[in-house]
Amino acid sequence: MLSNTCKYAIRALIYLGKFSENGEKIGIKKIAGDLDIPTPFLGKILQNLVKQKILSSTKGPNGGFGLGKPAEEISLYDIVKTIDGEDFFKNCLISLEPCSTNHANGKPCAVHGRFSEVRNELMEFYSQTSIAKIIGDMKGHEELIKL
Amino acid sequence: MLSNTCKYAIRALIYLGKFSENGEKIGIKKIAGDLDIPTPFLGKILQNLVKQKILSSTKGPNGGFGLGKPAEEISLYDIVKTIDGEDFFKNCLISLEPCSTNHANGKPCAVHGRFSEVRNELMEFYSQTSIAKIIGDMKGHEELIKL
DNA sequence: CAAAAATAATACTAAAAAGTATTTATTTGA
DNA sequence: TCAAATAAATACTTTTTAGTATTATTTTTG
Repeated sequence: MLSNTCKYAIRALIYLGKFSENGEKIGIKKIAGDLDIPTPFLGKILQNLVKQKILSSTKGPNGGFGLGKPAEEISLYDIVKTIDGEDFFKNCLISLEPCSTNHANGKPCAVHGRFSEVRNELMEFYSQTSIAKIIGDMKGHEELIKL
Repeated sequence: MLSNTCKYAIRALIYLGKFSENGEKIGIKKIAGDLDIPTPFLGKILQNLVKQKILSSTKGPNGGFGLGKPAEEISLYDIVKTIDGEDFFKNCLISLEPCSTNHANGKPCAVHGRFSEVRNELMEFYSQTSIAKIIGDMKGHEELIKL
């Protein structure tokens, strides 16, 4: 499962993709208030995303946060990789150590084969799902969908 | 991702399914040593599984742990549910609160629809994969597979 | 029946994740 | 140019997860 930090990040990115039109910034208090996330905690998270160029930010009056690149180019995979690390996708299901696919370097675990199909679908889901697609899904059902 | 506790539990169950023939018990020191898990920590975990009747145990000399039911009847789903809780499967991907499927009671989140397919496959995987099947997969490749 | 071998139970410590508080730096606009 | 508004940085606290240590209980066997 995703960490709280990561969930907050994804929701903030969807929010920004949806409400920050052409480069205009939204202040962290508004974002945190609307999404019901502790403000300073969200601050820390977004600062991290700014460093990774996924977000951009400006200080001072009328400052705030906005997407750092087109919403089409931000996938859930990018976000999870940045926050929870690539291990989230690569870790072995039942062991603390990584699990190799082939027997040459290291052994796979006992469920490696069975799990790999689902893992591939997961990877597919995370890398194919962009902020833009998510926002597209919401079009027309805004008030029916939880943010 | 599964908790360490849960990973340890799964590996111990595979181990017991594989090495404890017809009801004979294996001591916790041997299990923990072979699987490289801290002994007292594994003890706590296995005691929990005994309470849930997934394992059985006997004290005293020649005592130890063994499966509490046929390996065919123990699925990964059962184990994860017992250790990490059913929330592991039901939780919303991007929110801390649960996420309803229909709009009648509560709103689904913005990725609910897209994620539900993968989630179903995950559920399928966890509930269809039994300890018996995993052991079956290992047959003939024991020394090539990590436990 | 006593001693030894094992699990069971309980209480404690350490590390990581989540969250809070405070201070600093930057930008804008009056 | 100064004050206000904002993000950035840093340090701290709380909660949860992971792991350790100790003691009690049960069972077998000499």
